[in-house]
Amino acid sequence: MPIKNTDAERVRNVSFFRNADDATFDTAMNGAFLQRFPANTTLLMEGDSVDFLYILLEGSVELGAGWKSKDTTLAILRPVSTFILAAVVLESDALMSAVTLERSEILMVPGDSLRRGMKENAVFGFAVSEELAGCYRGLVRSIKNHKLRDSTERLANYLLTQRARQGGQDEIVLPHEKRVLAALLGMTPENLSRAFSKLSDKGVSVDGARVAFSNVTVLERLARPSPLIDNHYAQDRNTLGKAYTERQQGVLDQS
Amino acid sequence: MPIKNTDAERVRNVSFFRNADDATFDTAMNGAFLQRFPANTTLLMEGDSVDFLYILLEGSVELGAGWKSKDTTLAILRPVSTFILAAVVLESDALMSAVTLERSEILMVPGDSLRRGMKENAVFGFAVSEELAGCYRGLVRSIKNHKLRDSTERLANYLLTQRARQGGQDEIVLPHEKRVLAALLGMTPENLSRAFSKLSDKGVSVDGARVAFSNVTVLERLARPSPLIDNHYAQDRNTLGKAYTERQQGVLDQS
DNA sequence: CGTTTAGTTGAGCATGCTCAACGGTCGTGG
DNA sequence: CCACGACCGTTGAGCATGCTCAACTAAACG
Repeated sequence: MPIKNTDAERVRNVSFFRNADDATFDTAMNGAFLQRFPANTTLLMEGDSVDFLYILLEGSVELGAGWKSKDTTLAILRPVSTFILAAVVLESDALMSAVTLERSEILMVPGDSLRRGMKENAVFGFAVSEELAGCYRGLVRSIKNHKLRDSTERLANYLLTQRARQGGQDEIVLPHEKRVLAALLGMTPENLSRAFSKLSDKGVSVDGARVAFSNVTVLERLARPSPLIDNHYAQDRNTLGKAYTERQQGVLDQS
Repeated sequence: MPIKNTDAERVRNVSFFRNADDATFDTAMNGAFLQRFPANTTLLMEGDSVDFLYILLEGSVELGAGWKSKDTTLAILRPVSTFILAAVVLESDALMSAVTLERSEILMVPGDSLRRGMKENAVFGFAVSEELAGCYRGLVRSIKNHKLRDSTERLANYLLTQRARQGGQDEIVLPHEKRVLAALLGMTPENLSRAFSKLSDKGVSVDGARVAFSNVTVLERLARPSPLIDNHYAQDRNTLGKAYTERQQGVLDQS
């Protein structure tokens, strides 16, 4: 599928393409194409060689990994997010698998083109470095979240982050199925249920995908959100932390 | 302390400086200086603003993080490693604290200089991107290691990695105190002890810092090392995965 | 109207942590 | 030179967080 003008416009407004000049944009996007995938499509398996940078424009994608018959979710991505950028820069194999969770629309940019753009234009290359650095810091936040907090604390902070992002009202709508949310928070669906019940003490009530807060103060006392762990602007949109370097927070669209 | 020629030589042979031309090297290193720190010196606390890129030339450094009176180790670095590169690129605050474990020698490169070098020379900027991408992938490996393996499996794989790096003999010397090793592997010292005992079944015997293997095959059957998790060339030197992008494996010095 | 799937709840279990005690080693000071 | 103290490492007992397995409900879909 060729790239329509409207799509090109969307991509330009994204991430490291935003400030690129036209010539560099053309170089980096040379050979890029847009593709739609149904739900539950494997885009990439661990160990596959990576020829394209993926940019998720619609839908959602799970990044995961396995070993010895175990599997784990590393991130859930929502538009607009790039993924496997690091493998593209290093021309190496994927360390994570990528599977669509819903019907998704993905822009595929040839790795060669991206690397050429980076090597020809230092300003563009720097913007990619910023994106990579943002990904890195997102991973660090994710590790801290998992190593320093128990499952209830992770859920509480997730809810507060969602609340902030959905406008600070006293009711939010969970953007994922609960099973997906459980994977995102690093627990089983059973334990997510139990974590929600524990939070009923703190004024959290759940009805399907709707979550209401009757006492945010006491919830915050449990959650103790920290700017060194939680990224209230970009966290969930891309739990790997990718999506938008930290200085580009303001322009996020809604998850 | 000014930079001696011998030190400059060491730095040039490192990481993204290796292929930089002289002019770019001078730009990126402008204002850099070498500093020695005693053991247990805090170089950086979480939340501090980051003005320098740190390059560890001698000694060792622990990167950690805390929340609500809990603390955790994120990585142990050994020479030659850069750290907090991502924060430097984004001009943002540190997400991890850094503390010397031994007397250490560290090159401090002003962030301004590094960023200027990146923006003026695309090839240099690309090399920094490669370094960042290597860091990112190291973190991904680390997360997979922790989420997919239990503590005994992590130890078994650590031992096999050390063995490979120390020449494949049937005896190795642990490069860290056991308490440090425990932190590195994400467990308590008590559980490291127990993990070692569990591995005596698999032909692993310990005497102080010396570890001997009498049956590597059966140990490997338990450990199941994977190139998608373990980096037999760079892993321990820098558990955050940083240290040398994956294409620069061959030139690692010994840990 | 049956079947499937998401979610919840309970019981039991496992991995890993805390706390405490103990042994060995090393360095210091009497 | 020996005695003491500090610290590393080990071992045991008990506990907590989170997982597995199973049963059950409710809603969605044919």
